[in-house]
Amino acid sequence: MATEIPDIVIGRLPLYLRALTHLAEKGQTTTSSHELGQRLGISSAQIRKDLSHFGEFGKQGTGYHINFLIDQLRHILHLNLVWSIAIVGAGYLGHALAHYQGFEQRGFRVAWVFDNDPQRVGETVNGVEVRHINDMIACLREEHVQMALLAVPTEAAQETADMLIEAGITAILSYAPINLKVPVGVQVQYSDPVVQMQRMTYYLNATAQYPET
Amino acid sequence: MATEIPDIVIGRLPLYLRALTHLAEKGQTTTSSHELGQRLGISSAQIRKDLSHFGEFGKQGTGYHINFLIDQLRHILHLNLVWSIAIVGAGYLGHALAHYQGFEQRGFRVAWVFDNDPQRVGETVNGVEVRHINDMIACLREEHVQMALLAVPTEAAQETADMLIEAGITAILSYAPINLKVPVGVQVQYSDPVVQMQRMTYYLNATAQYPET
DNA sequence: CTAGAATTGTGAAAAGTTGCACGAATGGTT
DNA sequence: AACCATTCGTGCAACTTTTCACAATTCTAG
Ligand SMILES: NC(=O)c1ccc[n+]([C@@H]2O[C@H](COP(=O)([O-])OP(=O)(O)OC[C@H]3O[C@@H](n4cnc5c(N)ncnc54)[C@H](O)[C@@H]3O)[C@@H](O)[C@H]2O)c1
Ligand SMILES: NC(=O)c1ccc[n+]([C@@H]2O[C@H](COP(=O)([O-])OP(=O)(O)OC[C@H]3O[C@@H](n4cnc5c(N)ncnc54)[C@H](O)[C@@H]3O)[C@@H](O)[C@H]2O)c1
Repeated sequence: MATEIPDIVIGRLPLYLRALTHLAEKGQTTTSSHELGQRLGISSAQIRKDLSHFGEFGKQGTGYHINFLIDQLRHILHLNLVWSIAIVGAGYLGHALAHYQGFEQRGFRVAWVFDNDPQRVGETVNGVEVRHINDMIACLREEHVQMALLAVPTEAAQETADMLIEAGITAILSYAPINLKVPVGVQVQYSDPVVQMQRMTYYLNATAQYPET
Repeated sequence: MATEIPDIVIGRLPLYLRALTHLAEKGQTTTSSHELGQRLGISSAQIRKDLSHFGEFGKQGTGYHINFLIDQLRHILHLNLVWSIAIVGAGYLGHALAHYQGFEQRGFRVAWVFDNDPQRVGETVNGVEVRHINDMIACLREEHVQMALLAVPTEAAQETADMLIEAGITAILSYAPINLKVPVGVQVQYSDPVVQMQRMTYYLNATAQYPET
């Protein structure tokens, strides 16, 4: 039970948390592994087994108390505090991210926005002033910021990631469609819509779109 | 070899394609499973085994001819045509997506943008006119559009997905942080930055951010 | 032409993940 | 109190995915 917990299990916890929060908002107070599994398209056994890595949170016959389980998951995922994050690149995507309303309730706060375009620097995005990229390392170091969202053009992604690492960042969510080289100890997650779309076209029928050809 | 190919293998092909395209743009003409694996953080054996599901694309001693392999992957993933896609929701995220420059070169074309806000309808986003959501089903049906990006508020996501399905859409990339209920045969991919961020906080040190507390 | 280095494709082994099925506990109902 | 319907946590079996390791092939260079 105290052994290393598989990454794949950790990866599902935020989904459980999201679904539980949704149920709580609807006023529900308890749920079962079966109900949760149905909503998520995951087997109930898997949910029970995943949770059992961390303790015994449920009650036979009853299931799980939603608020209690939410608290436990928040604690496990280190979401019992609010993480300050930086957004790098204040273009279309950077603006969208800075305006995203989902961060606050889920454990994150956009504390910094950086760009290298003098036109953009000084502008305020959703209450946060855009700072120049040259100040980035100093700002993030001082505040011990650990996580950044990378939304700069592809060509600038690697060098910007290098700067982030120099600034002490250890978790990056990158939107640039390239694989970053980072030292061990730095986590990277990627978000590339085209990769997800291309995963789906494999299963689509290519002739349906142009029926006459 | 003609058996069902695992989803997990299909999921890696777009990453191979992306890395190969990157190499091709740098002027390189051949590569090896080893080099590709290094860049992607994947073992060379895995790359060879994945590709071997579809044929023998390499040459012993030499490796893979990049352009040839790109062609093969495009063909496998049905990217030898351009897929017309619809964006639903022309808010911050919808705008960012509509302006994304990575679609054209990688097999997709933003053909439609829909919103329900009369203020937004009629506006032009990156050359595409925003249409009213009430026209959506008719438009998409007529043009046999198969894929949509869903960027409406969370509360509207399920009903909008239902409309998309009624319109004949069979592949959805949803940015709303909820699990959609869809009939079998409809593919859904999700993109929720917070889920990815919460995956990373598990491994972060919660005391580092506020060293004095 | 030959030797040696590089690299593929793949069967078999190892490692990792999921699903099954059941004892044990709980709460509601008669 | 006895019974029944639920539901958890978990050992074990089944399945999936990754890695290993090697014969076969190709290219280069002497
Ligand atoms: N727009 C989307 O929906 C979308 C979707 C997926 C991925 N992406 C990726 O996200 C990234 C940004 O996309 P975008 O549409 O916002 O582009 P954009 O051009 O609108 O924005 C990029 C911003 O980064 C700034 N910038 C450029 N170089 C910089 C540097 N060295 N340091 C700091 N800032 C710098 C620019 O001034 C600009 O404001 C790109 O890599 C793109 O491929 C975008
Ligand atoms: N902004 C981000 O970076 C971001 C990131 C991840 C996820 N998301 C999610 O993406 C979605 C959109 O986010 P956003 O920031 O663009 O929000 P937004 O409010 O800026 O945009 C939403 C748009 O959808 C339109 N809309 C509302 N109801 C509609 C309906 N029934 N049919 C059609 N259009 C409708 C609105 O008029 C608006 O233009 C949300 O679910 C959000 O949680 C946003």
